[in-house]
Amino acid sequence: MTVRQQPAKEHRRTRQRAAVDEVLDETEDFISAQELHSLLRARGAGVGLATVYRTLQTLADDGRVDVLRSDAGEAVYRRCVREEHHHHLVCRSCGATVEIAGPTVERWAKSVADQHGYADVSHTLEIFGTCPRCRA
Amino acid sequence: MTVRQQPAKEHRRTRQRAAVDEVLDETEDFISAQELHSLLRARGAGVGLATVYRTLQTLADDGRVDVLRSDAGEAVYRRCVREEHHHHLVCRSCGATVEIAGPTVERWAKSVADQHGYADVSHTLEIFGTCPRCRA
DNA sequence: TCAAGACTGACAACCATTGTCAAAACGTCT
DNA sequence: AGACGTTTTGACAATGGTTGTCAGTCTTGA
Ligand SMILES: [Zn+2]
Ligand SMILES: [Zn+2]
Ligand SMILES: [Zn+2]
Ligand SMILES: [Zn+2]
Repeated sequence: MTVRQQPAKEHRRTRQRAAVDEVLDETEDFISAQELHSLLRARGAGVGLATVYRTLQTLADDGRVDVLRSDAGEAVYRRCVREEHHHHLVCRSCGATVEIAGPTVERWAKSVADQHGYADVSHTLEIFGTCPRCRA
Repeated sequence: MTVRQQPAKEHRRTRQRAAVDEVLDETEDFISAQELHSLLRARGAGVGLATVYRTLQTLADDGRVDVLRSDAGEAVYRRCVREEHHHHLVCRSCGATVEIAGPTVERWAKSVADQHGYADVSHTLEIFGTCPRCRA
């Protein structure tokens, strides 16, 4: 049988999605749906809030953007350079993000889960700190 | 799990706090404030929802319970056996939790942060999967 | 061009969490 | 025990992020 990594669903190209895409491409830091919505409105290319949420949701599902939760529990999104699985080193005060790959950690997580009989394993790993620039 | 060390403040002993404490002691899995509230109500020892939230918040601040966010973004709490810093292997469907220590990961996180000049480092790391019992 | 159906957006609905504040409970001192 | 200053409680309102609704609009492939 043919195995396909991503069922690559067809999505229609619309002005709204292009607009969201553009903002994501220009934004280095993690951004919330609400912030993205405001940016779009300010920029003239208005897009409905629900649409922003749906678009980000879809992008996340397709693995085209990374999602994590801010301290406030709000979902924040970011278009990363790496396509493959990775993690982040995020500045607590300015949001500056460094993409991190940790093969060792990946193996460790998998092995720990296996040891306890847990299947369908996933994990979250983020590192927070204060970046050089934010330290005067 | 983010590490936190705060000077333990004095708190009055009340029936409500004792009830919450009791449930936490009897519960192995991560539990949400809402679930805890329902449990208390079902058990007869009713406690106001706001009080449950406040109590859990306080316990978390004092480092007496661990907090993390479920897939739905809901905060879930657990009284862990280990006092020291650790992580969790959590069942996505029933919440069954295994406490994990990963010295290697800790060092790795620190070194990665150092390499990029990030100071005051902390990290979050949780592993999710489906436990043996939930796979029938 | 045309129809099928995917997409959009204004708005309502949801729901976890927090704010409010008067009444009740605590701990302490007499 | 009784009084008293402080903390805690809880019913309810309010907040705020996120999702649901659904009629109208836009894409796409034929
Ligand atoms: Zn990323
Ligand atoms: Zn910074
Ligand atoms: Zn724990
Ligand atoms: Zn399970």
